Amino acid sequence: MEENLVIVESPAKAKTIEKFLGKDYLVKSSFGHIRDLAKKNLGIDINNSYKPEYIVSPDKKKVVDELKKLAKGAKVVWLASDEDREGEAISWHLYEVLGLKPEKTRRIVFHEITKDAILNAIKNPRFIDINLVNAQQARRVLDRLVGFELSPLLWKKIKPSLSAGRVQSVAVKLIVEREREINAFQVSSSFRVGAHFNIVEPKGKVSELLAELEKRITEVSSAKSLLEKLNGAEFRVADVTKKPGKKSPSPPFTTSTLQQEASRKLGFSVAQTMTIAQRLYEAGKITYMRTDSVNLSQTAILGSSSVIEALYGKDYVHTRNFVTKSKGAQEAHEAIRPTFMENSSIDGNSTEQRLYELIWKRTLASQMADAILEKTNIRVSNSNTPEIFVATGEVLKFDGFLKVYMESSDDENADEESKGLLPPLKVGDILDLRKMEAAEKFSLHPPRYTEASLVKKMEDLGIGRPSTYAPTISTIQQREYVIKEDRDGSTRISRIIVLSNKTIKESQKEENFGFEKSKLFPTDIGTVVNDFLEQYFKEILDYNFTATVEAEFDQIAEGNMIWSTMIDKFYKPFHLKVDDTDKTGERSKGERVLGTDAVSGKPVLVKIGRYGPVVQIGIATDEEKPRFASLQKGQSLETITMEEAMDLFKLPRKVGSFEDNDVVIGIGRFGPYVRHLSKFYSLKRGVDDPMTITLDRAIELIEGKRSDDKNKLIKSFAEDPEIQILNGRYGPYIAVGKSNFKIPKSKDPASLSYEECKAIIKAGPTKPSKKKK
DNA sequence: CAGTGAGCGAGCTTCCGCTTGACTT
Repeated sequence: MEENLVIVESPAKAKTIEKFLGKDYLVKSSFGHIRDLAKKNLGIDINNSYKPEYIVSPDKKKVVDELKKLAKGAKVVWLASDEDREGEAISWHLYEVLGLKPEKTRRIVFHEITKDAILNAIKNPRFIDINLVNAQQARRVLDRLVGFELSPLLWKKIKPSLSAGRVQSVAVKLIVEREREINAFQVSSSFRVGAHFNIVEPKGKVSELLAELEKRITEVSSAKSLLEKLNGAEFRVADVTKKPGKKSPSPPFTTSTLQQEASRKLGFSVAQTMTIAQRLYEAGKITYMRTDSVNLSQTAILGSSSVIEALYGKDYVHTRNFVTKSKGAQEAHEAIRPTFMENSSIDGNSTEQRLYELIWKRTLASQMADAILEKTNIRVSNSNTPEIFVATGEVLKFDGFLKVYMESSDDENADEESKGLLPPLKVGDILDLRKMEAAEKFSLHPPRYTEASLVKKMEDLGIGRPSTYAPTISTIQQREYVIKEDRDGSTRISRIIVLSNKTIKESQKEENFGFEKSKLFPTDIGTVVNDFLEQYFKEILDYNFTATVEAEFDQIAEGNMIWSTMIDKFYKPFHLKVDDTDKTGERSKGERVLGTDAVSGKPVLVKIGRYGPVVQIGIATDEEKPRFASLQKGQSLETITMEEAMDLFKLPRKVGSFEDNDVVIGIGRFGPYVRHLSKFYSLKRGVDDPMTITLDRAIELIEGKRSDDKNKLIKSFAEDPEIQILNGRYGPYIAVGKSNFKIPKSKDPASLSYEECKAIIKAGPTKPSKKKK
């Protein structure tokens, strides 16, 4: 029996620490929290100072039993959970549940998993900080009260199974408000005028200088008249300035910045990033992936600088200590970094390798020298007007950290002027105008959130924690408050005026805009829930609510406030409001009247119906049933027009008949379709319009699908008609009834024999072909 | 899997933060 039992939160951490501590220490993990508030009722005794009722979670029973046994036999139990509010509470729960005695219990903490840090922690034990534990209990109880009182209200007033909470409801609000800003956005346009000059350098090299008119012009007429005035003007370099500049590397990754960069650079969802990072962590490749700290251990800094020196030389080394500045950071861990800086790459699948390399580069770059730039500014005047054209250039004098890593920007519309080296010009040089172009540019609405940019925003507001960013993003999508999807853009006309060869020509260009890729959109139910909460519980949705209660949790942690008093102050008025809303609040359906149907004279309205958002003509009475039509993907209660609503009643429509059967066009769950003989054929996205499609085109789609289906069958067998080799979306596969089997890459699908197929079926795992919901 | 659109009303849903598997695709 070991003398010492050390308990940490994560099993991977336990494994590492055990190596540092040697044979007298047994290191075990609690796998996070071991107990939580009971789920039935509130799990809180409201009338008894909010006394929490804690229950060991069913999936933790085994761990707790084992720890109990080990603790009994140990001389000293070392509680080594993280040094933050939650970690302190975990230690306290362990202390309580394991029935530990104060004299044989030590509380230790460390912020980095290095031998020195651990040994130092063992030398400096303390006892559990009950104030910090109480701050956690207050946090836990508050979240339960908010979540478990608001959610049932939503079930009653909107629809069952909905949820609300301090964190998720604010995340939804951000999306809803952004969408409204976008809807209210007024597009404006202005003309940017660019002058292209031919430059012949002293050695005969020919290049071009692009200079832009300093101001923007709003009217076409003014743009045109400016070009007319400048026709034949003499252009002259009025000023050349050079300014030094520098760029510094970003700090190493935290959970939030890793999620953002993995999304921008690798296209990963936040959940995907966390799953991959977890695997890297468990394999000992990186440090802990749920952190809000940008701090690096001394070991990591030294490791980085020796790698940098070996790869790029001493000039590239510039070690730094970054300071965490995000709101509410608790800094129990290091930044996310490679365990061994000398490994620039690792074994593993391609996503693991790419994420690792991203982390390696970011960490390395954070300890590298600034990049040194020289910015050049050339101002060009002209003989006919006082207008000034400006060219800017940027030359990298020393690349520094840029050799390794450049952070990406969320702003996809950022001007990608490739600022390079400008030709050598001096004041007074006369320039030869090749062409001048005034192009109409449109203003851009605020960008929709991606999963990752929403995480960034939440972190900025201090809402949520590294361990909850990904789950929260999933929850609001699971509740269908928010949907992540692509949306088609549209086209608009941009006007262009060109001056070349002394003549001015006007033309137009069609440009695409508004295409969205993997963006978060509010659903109608999300919007209705948000508006309901905003109406009755404004203070909870306030962006500062978390910050305000966090300040009070800090007071509790400092011992300056009693936690139950803090909760009582919040709960009394909150609960009254819940009761009041329950009694007097109306059912919320997001109803909106669009107008009156010209044919029947009945009112036309939209609302959330039993199966989702609908348009309704007429009001239900005893004699009469209203007509209904579901809203389509991309339409919303808030923005649908009367005309669009009425169009929904035009489908499904018969366009004619084919092979003596009706051909019907409609819109279903998977988009617009042609129906013929109870079979469905999808319309081509972006090509066919269900309102205008002709019979001929519909027949073409039917026949196209029929021939595709014929090609789908690669081979069938006389021995067993159930078994078929088919061509699917992901390549050839074997189908047996409803189960599918993968064909090994080494085999040629077309030449598989019946016996070989049988073998594959026998070996392969049977998967049910589709999950039914 | 693509027609539905009510209220006799069982029993259930739900929060945030710590962790990792056991499950599918």
